[in-house]
Amino acid sequence: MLCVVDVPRAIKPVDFLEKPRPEVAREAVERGVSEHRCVIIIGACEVSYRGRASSKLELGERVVFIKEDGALLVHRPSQYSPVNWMPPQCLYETRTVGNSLVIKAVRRKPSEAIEITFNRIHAIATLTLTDRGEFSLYASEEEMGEAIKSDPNLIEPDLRLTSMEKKVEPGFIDLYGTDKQGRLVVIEVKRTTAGRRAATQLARYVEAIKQHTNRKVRGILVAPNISKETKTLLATLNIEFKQLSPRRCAETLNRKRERETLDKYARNTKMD
Amino acid sequence: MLCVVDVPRAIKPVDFLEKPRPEVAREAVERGVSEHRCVIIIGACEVSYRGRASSKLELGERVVFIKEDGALLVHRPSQYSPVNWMPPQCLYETRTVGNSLVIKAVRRKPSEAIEITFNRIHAIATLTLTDRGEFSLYASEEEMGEAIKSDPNLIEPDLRLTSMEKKVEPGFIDLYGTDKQGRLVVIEVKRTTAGRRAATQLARYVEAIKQHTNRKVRGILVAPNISKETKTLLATLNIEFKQLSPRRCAETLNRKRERETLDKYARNTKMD
DNA sequence: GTTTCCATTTCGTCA
DNA sequence: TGACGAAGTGGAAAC
Repeated sequence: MLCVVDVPRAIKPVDFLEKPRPEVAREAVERGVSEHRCVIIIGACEVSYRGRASSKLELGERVVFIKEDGALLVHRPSQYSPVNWMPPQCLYETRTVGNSLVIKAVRRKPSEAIEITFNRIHAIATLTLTDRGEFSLYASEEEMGEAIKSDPNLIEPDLRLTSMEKKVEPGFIDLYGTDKQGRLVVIEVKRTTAGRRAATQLARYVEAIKQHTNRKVRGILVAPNISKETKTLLATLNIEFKQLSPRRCAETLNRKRERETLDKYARNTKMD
Repeated sequence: MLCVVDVPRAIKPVDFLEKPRPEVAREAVERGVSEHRCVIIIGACEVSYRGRASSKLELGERVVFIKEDGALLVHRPSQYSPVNWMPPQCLYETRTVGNSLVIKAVRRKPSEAIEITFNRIHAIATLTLTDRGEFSLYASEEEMGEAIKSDPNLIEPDLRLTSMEKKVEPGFIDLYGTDKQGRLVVIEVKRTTAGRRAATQLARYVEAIKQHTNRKVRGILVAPNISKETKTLLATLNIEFKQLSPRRCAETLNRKRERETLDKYARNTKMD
């Protein structure tokens, strides 16, 4: 029987070299890259790039960051953007020329190459980073519902929503309203790609509403996108689809909150 | 008499802290930021952002890079783009909570804020970088001159240039030649928007040439573009403007170099 | 794969 | 300072 134990890793998370000689630096970079570790080089360098464009960066002190996947960033001491870079999956080649370390990275399709020449290296850090953390951007499903309620134009013009907030099924936020032509509108929101489940759920709900009214009832499925099969299903069920991303909703909410803050401030100053 | 000596700077280019305790780390970040130095923090952190959008990044090991101007980057071990960031000019606030270091950065207009919580810090590097190197995308001023010499059609048809390369003023490359109608042509090249200086400089040069010849002399200012006031000045000085971008020049040079490489290859294979 | 469109776009230039 | 457009745009989704 195989026994798996949690062995502490032999490699330190951060290996730091201060003022390494060129050959030592070269070896550190070469090893770091081949072992798919992150390598950060701090020093004075020149950079030339040739590929989708051409560029030349004169001598200066910068931070060069090579990532596990081969992505490369050359950062100056200021500004958000790297002055030079290479996308992930590029190939590396290092050499020393006199007292300098030369790092060359190339990529095919599109063909491009960068060459960085360090004539002085302050430090090199080689990192072993473990990052499995999930990154979630923008709004939750609930926040999407809030955003639509606060600005129904996200769905269509002249739509008026009544805040009912009744949940038909856990995890789905439903909105009711009336459109420009006075038809009832039932909306179901999904934060990710809408699947069959969401479509049939909404269809059942539309049918239920129709039992209690003589007015026309529209069903609108709102989601950042939709699978092809669900799309055909929607056509069969006579339900509409409205594309809307959590990001867009978050923007709307943020604007709304900003307005509210401003209003509050205005009221407060007025009261003084 | 004042005596200037080359004093080694008191601040080391790289200050490195390995596994600093939270309070030590906090102080290092606080000082680095207030002294407008670059600060790189390597460790395990969570990140939340609220502003133009909202986001949440779960625990994981990352590199956080704060630049001299306050720009902040949170980089995961892979990918080109930072997972979170803040633009330059944002304000910082640090604190320790239990064994964690919290870094908060805020900005107005648009209102946004990021909060990074490190529950483990592998290392902090504080950097003092000097970077005055010029970055030129596409062709340099000199290369623009080369491109024009190799293909005068970039300026106008039937222009013939004699390679004189005499510099009138540092940073300006001048080209001389003869146009279709036998007039002398004096060209001044600027890599960026042409200003008043370039115009008057060229005008003086044209006048100087006129002293030594009976032929008509044209002055052409070559630049990617020109300010409105400089344009009116050019009219007064009777100098022409030819729009030409470093990009176009770089493309011309690249094609030329490609041709040369192909020719060389053709010759070599022929000799085999 | 290629194309299209969005972005916490960033970054410059100009009015 | 705000508006407009380009970018070695990058990145995701659609086709």
